[in-house]
Amino acid sequence: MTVRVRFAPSPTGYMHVGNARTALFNWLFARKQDGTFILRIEDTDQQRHIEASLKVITDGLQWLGLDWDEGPEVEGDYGPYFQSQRTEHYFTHAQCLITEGKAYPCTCEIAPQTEAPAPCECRNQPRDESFALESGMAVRIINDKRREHFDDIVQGSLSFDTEQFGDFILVKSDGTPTYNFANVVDDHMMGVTHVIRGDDHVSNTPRQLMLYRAFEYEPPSFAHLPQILGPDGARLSKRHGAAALTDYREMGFLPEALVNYLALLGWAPEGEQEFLPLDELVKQFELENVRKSAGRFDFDKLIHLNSMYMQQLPVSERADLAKRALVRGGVITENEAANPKTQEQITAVTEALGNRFRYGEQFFEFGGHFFKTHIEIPDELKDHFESEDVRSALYEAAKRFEQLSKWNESNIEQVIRSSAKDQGLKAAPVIHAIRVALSGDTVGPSLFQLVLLVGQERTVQRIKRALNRD
RNA sequence: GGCCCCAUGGUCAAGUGGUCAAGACACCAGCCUUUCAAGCUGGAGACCCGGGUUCAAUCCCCGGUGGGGUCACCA
Repeated sequence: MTVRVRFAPSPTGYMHVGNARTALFNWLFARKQDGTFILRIEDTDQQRHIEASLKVITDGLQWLGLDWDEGPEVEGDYGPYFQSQRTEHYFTHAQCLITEGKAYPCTCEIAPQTEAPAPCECRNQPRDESFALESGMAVRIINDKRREHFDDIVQGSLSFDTEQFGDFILVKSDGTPTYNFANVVDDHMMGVTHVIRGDDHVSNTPRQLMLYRAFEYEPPSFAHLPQILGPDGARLSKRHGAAALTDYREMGFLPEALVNYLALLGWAPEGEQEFLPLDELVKQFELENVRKSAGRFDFDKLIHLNSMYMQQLPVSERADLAKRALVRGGVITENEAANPKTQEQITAVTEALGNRFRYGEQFFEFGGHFFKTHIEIPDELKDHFESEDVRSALYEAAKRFEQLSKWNESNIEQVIRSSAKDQGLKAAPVIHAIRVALSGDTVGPSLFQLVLLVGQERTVQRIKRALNRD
């Protein structure tokens, strides 16, 4: 039997990274098993902004490089792939359970939030084959109170008492199916063989098992993935370290790196190599090797992986990331970004930065000052300009820079070294001072490159300003 | 609170009834260097607690503690 899995998000308008990882694991499993990856939209409830919300999902998957074999846009033989378009199926399934005496229509008011909705009078009304479900009637299961047991691929053997669920609702009185009901109907009709989802669904599983039993359907295998927690152990959210997939995109992370990182969170390869691009993940992925316990999101490790992927990228693509960060951070405008001279400058700085530039947003840290008209020198760095010798050397260097006819790295180096030497100084203190004067920072690329990129005019100007300022 | 689940360094994460308990990120030191990063070398750092079972438990069993999930006419 060929494997069929599905990713079934509800269109809420954003995609949580936890959901992204669920999609990833489904996808990896499907590709590894040479199976089918289905995208199904669970939109029984929210009808608003469905189109925009759908786009968030499809864009997210595409960005990560996860293609789906069946679902919106590609279609397939088991459609439609929107639950909102499958109401007839839910209806007939509900009808069928009622006539078989496994469920019943109910018009009672059930007090919200009562535990285990208790059976009501409606349960005992006889229905024959001619019974027709009407609107205004909710449908509830006849819970025969048993123990449901299943072997979860990652969580192991699990067992529940079904009494706690009561005669839970299958179809709401407005005619829409509840999550558990729609899920079972769809998963069965779509031939889903493995349900891989977040472990917040484990307690839904026994309810679904009850339904499979009622329908006399063979249930699929289940694999419940552990949660992703924020860096502090709290639930991953905006406040606790960026929850939305788009946040990571905007921070300038590469999808390849995020995918690699996410795969490593909750799963480990057999070998020691952790740099695993998508195709390598497909080869190595095993559901059986997924951990049971939740893991915390570690930004440092993501950044590290991102840096590794960055280093494989041509400068042009890294420069592009840099450009987006600059625009997003308001350092330059869209218009300026489109200017070929600016582009050139960004590329040159990107190149000079080399592997210091580890993810998009970090470009500010090391590269921002190249694009600002004024730079601030923090007070704690001003002691670089205290020594009279250094001041003289800087002054001299500025003068020589001004007169330099050819602005290239070796001339720049020569100016700096000779200015220092003429003052009886080693090059280092002068170099450090110039770095601070030009960038307001003590770290960055090779100083001679830095000077080169800052440019003749601005270099002279910034050195003079630094000397006057304190 | 009921039900279900989980527990190896700061984080991710291998692993075993007898091991010097892998590896990665982060951290610290040295080398390199004009700084930083990278690279190389070295270092510190873990089996939640208490009972059993056993010649021997990080590993098996029970209890505790801690953490998480879930308890809807949401998905």
